[in-house]
Amino acid sequence: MAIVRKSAKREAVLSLLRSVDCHPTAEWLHERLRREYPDLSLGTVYRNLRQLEDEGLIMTVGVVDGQERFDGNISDHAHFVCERCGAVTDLELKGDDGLAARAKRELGVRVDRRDVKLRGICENCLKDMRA
Amino acid sequence: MAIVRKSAKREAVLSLLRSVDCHPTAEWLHERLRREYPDLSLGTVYRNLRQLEDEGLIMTVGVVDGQERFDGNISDHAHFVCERCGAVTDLELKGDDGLAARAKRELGVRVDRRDVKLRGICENCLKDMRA
DNA sequence: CTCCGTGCAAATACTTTGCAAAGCG
DNA sequence: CGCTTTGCAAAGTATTTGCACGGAG
Repeated sequence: MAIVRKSAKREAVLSLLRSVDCHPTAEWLHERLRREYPDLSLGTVYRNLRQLEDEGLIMTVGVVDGQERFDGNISDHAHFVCERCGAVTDLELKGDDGLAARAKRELGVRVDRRDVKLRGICENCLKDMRA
Repeated sequence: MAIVRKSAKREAVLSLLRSVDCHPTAEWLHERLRREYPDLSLGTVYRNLRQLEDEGLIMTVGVVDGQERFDGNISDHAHFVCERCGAVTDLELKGDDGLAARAKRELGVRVDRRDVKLRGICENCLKDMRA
């Protein structure tokens, strides 16, 4: 693996990602970080996100409405995704349901992580829909 | 919602999707269906997949390695995704872990479906990696 | 002085869409 | 006949990559 140097911009990506709970897209991070780094390019944000992900410092939530969403919280937790507005909310995941163990036993696979998402309509959108 | 007519090509997409367990991409379906429908276009496959999804007859597994994967089995089940070769395998999901109920209670959301994926290395890839 | 990090722009690659023709009912 | 479906090709869009230069160690 290539050596990783410290870089102000990469640290800024990581720290911003850790400080928000909105599970941003690369573009959102780019626009937000431009305030502090006006010359920051979108390509660099993408490169740094991939690198941080490879290092295991961040994770991706998956693609929502065509754009990948990132998460600075790498603990084992679930997500709720609103199908109307795209909002992503963390959800605690208590205990182990034994699914991974069963997969290993039944399929002979090695499980590295689980990814649990609930999809539906968030509180705000429910209100909007009634209005 | 627009009226939906019967169409041989759309039915072929649905029936092929239901008959395989490999969770194909649009491209895979297109190549496979070309045997029977040489003039079938990729655009039509995409359009029909979206429409079948809207009708609730199929579901998507999400994007794996940049391509969306589809599933003709719409029962509530989990997936194992191999991070090395991209293979997707069904996994039975027993019972309800109460997560949806908790999301409703804690977040005030409406949950329509859950999406559980395990990621890791499949049996074949584990063998390859040892060799 | 050696590599890594970055801006910029071009390239990729998947998916969607517009349009006119064809076809079902 | 009216409205859906389709082929074709073009457009769209998120993400990746090549390259040359600036910068950290």
